[in-house]
Amino acid sequence: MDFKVEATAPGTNARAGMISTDHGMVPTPIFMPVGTVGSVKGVHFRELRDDIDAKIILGNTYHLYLRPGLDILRRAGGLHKFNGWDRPILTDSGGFQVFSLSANRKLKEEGAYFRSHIDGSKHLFTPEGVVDIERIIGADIMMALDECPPGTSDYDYAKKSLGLTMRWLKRGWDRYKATEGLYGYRQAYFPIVQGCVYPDLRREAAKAVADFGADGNAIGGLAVGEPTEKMYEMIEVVNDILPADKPRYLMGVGTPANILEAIDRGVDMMDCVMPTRNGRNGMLFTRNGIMNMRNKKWADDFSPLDEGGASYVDEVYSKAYVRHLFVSNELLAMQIASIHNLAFYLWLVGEARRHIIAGDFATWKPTMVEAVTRRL
RNA sequence: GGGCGAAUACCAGAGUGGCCAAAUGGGGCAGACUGUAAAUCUGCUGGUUUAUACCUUCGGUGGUUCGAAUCCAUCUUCGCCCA
Repeated sequence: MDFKVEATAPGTNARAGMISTDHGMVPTPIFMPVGTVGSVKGVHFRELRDDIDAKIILGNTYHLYLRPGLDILRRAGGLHKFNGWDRPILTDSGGFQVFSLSANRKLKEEGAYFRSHIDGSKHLFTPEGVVDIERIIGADIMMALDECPPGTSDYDYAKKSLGLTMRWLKRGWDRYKATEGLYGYRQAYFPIVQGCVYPDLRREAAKAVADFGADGNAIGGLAVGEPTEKMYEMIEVVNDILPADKPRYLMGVGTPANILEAIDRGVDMMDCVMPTRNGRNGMLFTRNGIMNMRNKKWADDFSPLDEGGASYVDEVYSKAYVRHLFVSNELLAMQIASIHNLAFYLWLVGEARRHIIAGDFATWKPTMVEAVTRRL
């Protein structure tokens, strides 16, 4: 995998670049739709590729390992062959499940013991084992196994947790270096900076991560309960240290405003379930603000869903109709909302890229942040 | 014409003397959701309100009782059965 910075925006740390993988190019900054179990919920790949024009999507190691399982994935020839998505894929390691399934796991030096959320069975995720699984899945970018501690963790816990994550990183990296992809194309391995909201821990982690010289580096453990301002501060602290000639991936973030602020601070890649999950729950993000489509006020608003919006659904369907679909619990409502939100997110990062290259990102961003934060 | 049964909040439907402004479900109205255990979850849903407070409610009217959605009488409407 290669990365080239093409432009930087004066007065900010924002940059536009290009990632090239064996499954294609990814212009940055980029938003990556989440496809946990190998599907971006409610969205056909045809829509994802041709309408939304997603450049890269996520898969999840933990979920795919449990189902369909490694045997099926290997026999399919990897996830690309299995699900038919021929553009790049990034797999999360299961580190986030260490956080979100905290009731069902136990952390030990050797790895994370999980209880399957599907059938309760016991499993061990080690840093090495996760690399092996990600080799089988065949992701273009594989994430290291980390511990994602809650944003409210105290300093002592954060420090202890970071130690474990860094030891795991070394082990995962060694396995990565000692193995090769199974399907004839290259796979990158991204380390993850942790350290909660503590600048010295973040700095220490960023330095250690940078020393691996990986193809790209990630910032994890943010947007997990800490104040938003702390998140921005941590991004600044970390990006000050992470190498500028490698892509920086802010994991799991976020709202449209979060994304713009992260780009402003030198982040190149982001992912989040928000456009799809919140979309399924009736929330639409637009360049004019946020709409809750279940609200009564849309009942007789026959104007286009989002006039001039980035997706064909924005013109084809009216607000009143989409509200009706949500209130009626129709599957189509969730599909429309997911397509709209993802198209908007991709449009947003595309615009950011355009303004970075044009050189006026610094003035464009604040007005856009204000606009996308409004409640309609 | 006769007999039996039923009428409860937006709907359906519990409740059969005080712990009832009244269970539960649906519907309605809002909110939440950030590397997806989420087509999920939470709150409100008679009125005035800060309220563990007061007021008005359980088909209508009139009673019994310290106290009635609950008991009695009667009227109205609906359902079923017999002619």
